[in-house]
Amino acid sequence: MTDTSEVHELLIARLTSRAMLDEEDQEAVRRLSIHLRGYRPHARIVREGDRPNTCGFIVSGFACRTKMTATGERQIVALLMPGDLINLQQIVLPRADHDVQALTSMQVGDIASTHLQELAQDRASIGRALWIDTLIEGSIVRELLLNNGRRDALQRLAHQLCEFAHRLAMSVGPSLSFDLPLTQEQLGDMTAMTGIHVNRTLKKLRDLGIITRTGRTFVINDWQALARQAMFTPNYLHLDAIGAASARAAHDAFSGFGVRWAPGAVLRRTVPAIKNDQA
Amino acid sequence: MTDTSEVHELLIARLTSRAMLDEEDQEAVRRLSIHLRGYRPHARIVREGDRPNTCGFIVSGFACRTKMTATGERQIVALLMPGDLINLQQIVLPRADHDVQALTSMQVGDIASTHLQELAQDRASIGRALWIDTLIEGSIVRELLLNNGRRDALQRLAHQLCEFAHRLAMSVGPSLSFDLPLTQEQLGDMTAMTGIHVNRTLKKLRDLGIITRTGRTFVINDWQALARQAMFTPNYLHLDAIGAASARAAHDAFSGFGVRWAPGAVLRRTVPAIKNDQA
DNA sequence: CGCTAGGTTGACGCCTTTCAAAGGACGTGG
DNA sequence: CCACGTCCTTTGAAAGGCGTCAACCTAGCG
Repeated sequence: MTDTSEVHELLIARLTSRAMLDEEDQEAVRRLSIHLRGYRPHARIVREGDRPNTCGFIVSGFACRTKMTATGERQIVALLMPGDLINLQQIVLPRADHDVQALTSMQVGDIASTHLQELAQDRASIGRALWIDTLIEGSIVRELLLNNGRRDALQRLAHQLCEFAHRLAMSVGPSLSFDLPLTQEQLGDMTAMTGIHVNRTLKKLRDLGIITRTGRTFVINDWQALARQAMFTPNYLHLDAIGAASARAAHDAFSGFGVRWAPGAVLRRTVPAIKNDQA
Repeated sequence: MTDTSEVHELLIARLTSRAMLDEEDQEAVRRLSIHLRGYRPHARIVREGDRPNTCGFIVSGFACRTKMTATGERQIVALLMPGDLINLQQIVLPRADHDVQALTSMQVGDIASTHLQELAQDRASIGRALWIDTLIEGSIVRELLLNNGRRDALQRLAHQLCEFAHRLAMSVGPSLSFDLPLTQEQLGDMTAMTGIHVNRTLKKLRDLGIITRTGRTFVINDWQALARQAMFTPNYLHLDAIGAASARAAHDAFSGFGVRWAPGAVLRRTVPAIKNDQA
């Protein structure tokens, strides 16, 4: 097996960004046996119904979680990037309930589920870090549900771009220029619209001068305008929950890119549909 | 404080439906201090940004998790029913990232987060049960994302009704007749449509003879037809992961209500947008 | 017995999809 | 080095599902 010491450090960095790990915890992680594996674009890493006995940790490249209706309509329910854990939930759940597919060439570190499970149980901080990681991913899915259900095409795309920039800031470093590893059709599968409409909507963002795009490289010309369009607030990413200051610093960079829109400024419904009585 | 022994048994029943608990585990649960609390309809049990130090367990009544955009558009991201844990995630995450609101009158058992956390850590089976519970809820959210994003109004509502019947089967017992504790507008907030369109779509289901409705009481006249409309498969509910046979039996009842549609029968796209190469 | 929340229905309009076709970008093979 | 295929992007025109606006009805309740 190849040397995976760098992979171990990446994993430790990820875990410490979720919860504080002491020296002993980190040593325990280093003792994990990690098997490096490569995937090509479009490879199915996990298939619905699978019972994998390893848990994948993304070293490089991008993947997505997808679900399909019986008629073949696809929905991307999560985007996975370097540092993300692919099928942590199979530590306790027997079967995968969705597919995971590579979007780009990838390097994935496979860890035996049993080992990870023992580690999580023996070392409370590590278990806590994994737990937090799961919960934050859950929060991101709920935000996607809100985004797709209650915002129009322009806002949806703008919101996804904001989220993408924020999450990339954690794994790669903050930047207003990045490669989006999704085709327009896949972006549509994520935002619940057709690829064609994604195209038209991106053009609108371009015409507004908010973004520039050459191929799959996006440049955010006006972060403030983009965040305003999306009415983006990163609360749901739980940045304040993060143990290590490093990750938080990456996010704070975006505040520097421009003052955010004033949260709560506009409220269309005066009376909430679900009212606000006290218990 | 009132006697909560029944509440303890409800909680134990829930946990054993997620993972096997031995006698010692169950005794440990019984030693938990649970404080019963009542809520009226529309009460906000958790508010986004809150830092609650207790975890709520629903004894009776219904609630929902909601998120809102800055313009006041609401999305219900989860429906909570008796047996569900309200804010388990605040055991490890400091802040709530969404609201929880009572839909009906409710009785909620409050458990100190620290106690629950210690219990989960000291007794592996209980931690496992809680973990599984979280993951199944996550799976349900992903299915809702697929449902809202990739199915039309009729399918969406049919699918929600199927899911509702299945989940009620676990907590209350299987039945083709039940009360839906949601107004049509709230049903719309869940399925990402307007209340008005929910009304029209329910009428269509009624005209098709699939359901009958008097007030908020639904009767499924033809389970098979409803499941076919929705193309419903309950895999995502992870019934096979459930430790206790009792819960599974409740679900099997639905098979008796009629043969399900043949899964995978219809496939519109011959070539998946994300192709199927091997690694 | 009036008030309020919720259900029902119609007309109209728009955002998004569908259908269709053509134009790049890139790799492969001749 | 160019032809050619594949995948992706781009754009137009037409159709349709769902939202919006508006009115009326019903039931429960103080």
